[in-house]
Amino acid sequence: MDCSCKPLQRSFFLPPPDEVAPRLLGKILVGGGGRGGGAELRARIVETEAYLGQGDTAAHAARGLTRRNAPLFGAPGHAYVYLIYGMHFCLNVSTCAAGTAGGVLFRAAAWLSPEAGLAGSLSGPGRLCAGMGITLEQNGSDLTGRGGLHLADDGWRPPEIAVTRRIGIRQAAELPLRFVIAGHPAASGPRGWR
DNA sequence: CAACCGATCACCT
DNA sequence: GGTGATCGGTTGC
Repeated sequence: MDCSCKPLQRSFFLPPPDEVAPRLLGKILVGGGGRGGGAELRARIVETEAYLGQGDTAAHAARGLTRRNAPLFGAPGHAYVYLIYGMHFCLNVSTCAAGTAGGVLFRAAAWLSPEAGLAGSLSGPGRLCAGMGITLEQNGSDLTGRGGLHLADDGWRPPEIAVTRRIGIRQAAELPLRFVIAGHPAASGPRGWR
């Protein structure tokens, strides 16, 4: 394609989540079509949330390392996918150096290219994963690669970024760790939080 | 080993 | 605005 897109390198994901999360806005999420299979899916990230490690009781990593949340403690730039409420998948990318937990949840994206409308919206973590075909299969995979699921930068920058509380959590709900491209129609959450 | 609950969404009232 | 669907991880017995 016309890819002036560069994959994000590992150093991009080294800072803490609250620093990486806003920087991910406007970047491109590229979904592998699957082995030998479908077209490459591309969407621009419009909404993210930061989940810290120790001290952030809303984070899966808050209670220490487990088999499930291991990717959050691993090397930066890797996928952490989990199943929520038995039906929805959520995609995170790990940040911070190996040994330190941190992650950024992808909450919403906007289709680039022809998939728009056909596969439904990508507004909301569950729909984002459904639309991009993300399942537990991608859990732990390296998002800085060029093949399969990865992240890229085409130089586009969001005009304005809004910061709010995180959505859908009870613990530590007051922290301003949700980042959204201001006024973007593909953002999720309550009106007035865009 | 069993019970509980969650970083959600769609549909109902 | 409220709740059911549905299941893996964590916790407690």
